[in-house]
Amino acid sequence: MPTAELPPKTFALPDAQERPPPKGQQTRVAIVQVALRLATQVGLEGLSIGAVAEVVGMSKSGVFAHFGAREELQISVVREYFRQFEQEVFAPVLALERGLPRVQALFSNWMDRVAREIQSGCIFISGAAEFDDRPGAVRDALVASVKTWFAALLRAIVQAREAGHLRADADCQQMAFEIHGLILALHFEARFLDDPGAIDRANKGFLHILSRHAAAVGPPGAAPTPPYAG
Amino acid sequence: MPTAELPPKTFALPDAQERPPPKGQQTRVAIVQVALRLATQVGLEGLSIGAVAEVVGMSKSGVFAHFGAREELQISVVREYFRQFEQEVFAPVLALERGLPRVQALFSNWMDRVAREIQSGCIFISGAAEFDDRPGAVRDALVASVKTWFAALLRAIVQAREAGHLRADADCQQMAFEIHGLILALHFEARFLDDPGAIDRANKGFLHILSRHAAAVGPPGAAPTPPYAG
DNA sequence: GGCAGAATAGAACGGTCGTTCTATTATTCT
DNA sequence: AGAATAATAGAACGACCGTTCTATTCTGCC
Repeated sequence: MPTAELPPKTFALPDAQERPPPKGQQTRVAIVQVALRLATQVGLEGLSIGAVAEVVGMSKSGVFAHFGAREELQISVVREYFRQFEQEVFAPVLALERGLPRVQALFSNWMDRVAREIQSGCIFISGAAEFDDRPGAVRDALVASVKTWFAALLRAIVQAREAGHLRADADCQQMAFEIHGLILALHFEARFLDDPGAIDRANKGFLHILSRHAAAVGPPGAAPTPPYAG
Repeated sequence: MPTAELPPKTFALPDAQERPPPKGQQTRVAIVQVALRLATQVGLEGLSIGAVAEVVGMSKSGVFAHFGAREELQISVVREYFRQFEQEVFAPVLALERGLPRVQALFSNWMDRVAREIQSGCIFISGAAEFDDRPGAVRDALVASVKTWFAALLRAIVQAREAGHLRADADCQQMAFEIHGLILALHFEARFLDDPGAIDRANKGFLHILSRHAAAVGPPGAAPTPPYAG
């Protein structure tokens, strides 16, 4: 099962028939959607119930009642962000064959998302900075999401090695680490330093990583063309 | 008297005789020192005058009077952080010869500092996440500091190429970008995900970058031994 | 030593925050 | 339709925030 175990299906209780969801859950989803958008701008810590309420057109206490605590709203935002991330970056690559194609698609999708987030902001990155020193349920939710995603990335790389697309002695954790660094540097230099050239450098860096670990000659099995050439 | 002991003569105005600095500047320096320590834990946005005042043993208004605005305190913290960073990471390498030795020492010093900051936190990284979407004087101070440091790093790399220690076609900006990514990934995975193996991976990644760009054969001038071997 | 001015304390203001409580309205189920 | 229940509004509380104002204490200079 490539689908990693993630925070359980956010909503959609098991007893859900085809009956429309009750009003409460509808507005709850709308609130989380708004809160997610706000959190990408001001961070999870900067997220305030009053601001969310104003955007959704409700009273503060009305919004509050859906979560019981601000922390629960923050956690819901983290889970929703992870859900969108998974759906956009990870889910599509399952249609591709295992090995390098999946790894490349994973990186490409990740790049596309981060490039878009140069405007909006990434909750995993800002959240890591905000909560790296602050224990609690929000940090736990963030760590769990990020670890799940990293495990999926690592698994795809390992599969590429097993498929003979990478050197047999390739250090997959090292590759994942360096790829992660490229994404972080892209986010930092493009979003904070406003350097548009960072996108090209991240792509170029990925090719460097691939070319170092790609199988030098055709693997024993079916050998695709060197993928880092195009 | 709440004046704490600190590195003497931090600023040392040009007209400064050997007369001791006035009381005001002494406590001001002590305040910034405390504020810096706090900011590495709670971030520049989380920095509050009341918390600083309590630690230094002063009243809120007493602290406030030294800066006139919280923003000025934040900027002072950024500048002090940059000063320490420069002194610890950059200044020592000037004693070394230009070229790869400087680049390696720069990275080594940077790594040492970030490794120590796994416990305390890095203001450049957390500040970038906090202020990447918030214009203002604090962001300007952060950007100026980071750009200054990056320019110094890039200069060292270019000098290494000019000295023949790197391939003539080495893309120095690309190298700086990838090195930055390693540092960011280290900070992220060690501090947020609590993965101690990240230090080794960052060092290994640096060797990868060097080995890709290092001059393949002895340079025309004096050719040192391949520096990435040790 | 005494005086001008800097340094600091303390109280207070207006603001925002998360949260609680109560009352009212809307929805859902029989 | 009507009863049971969920959803929401509104006001209020206490805490903390940055900032201002005024009064007091201390420092540096003659």
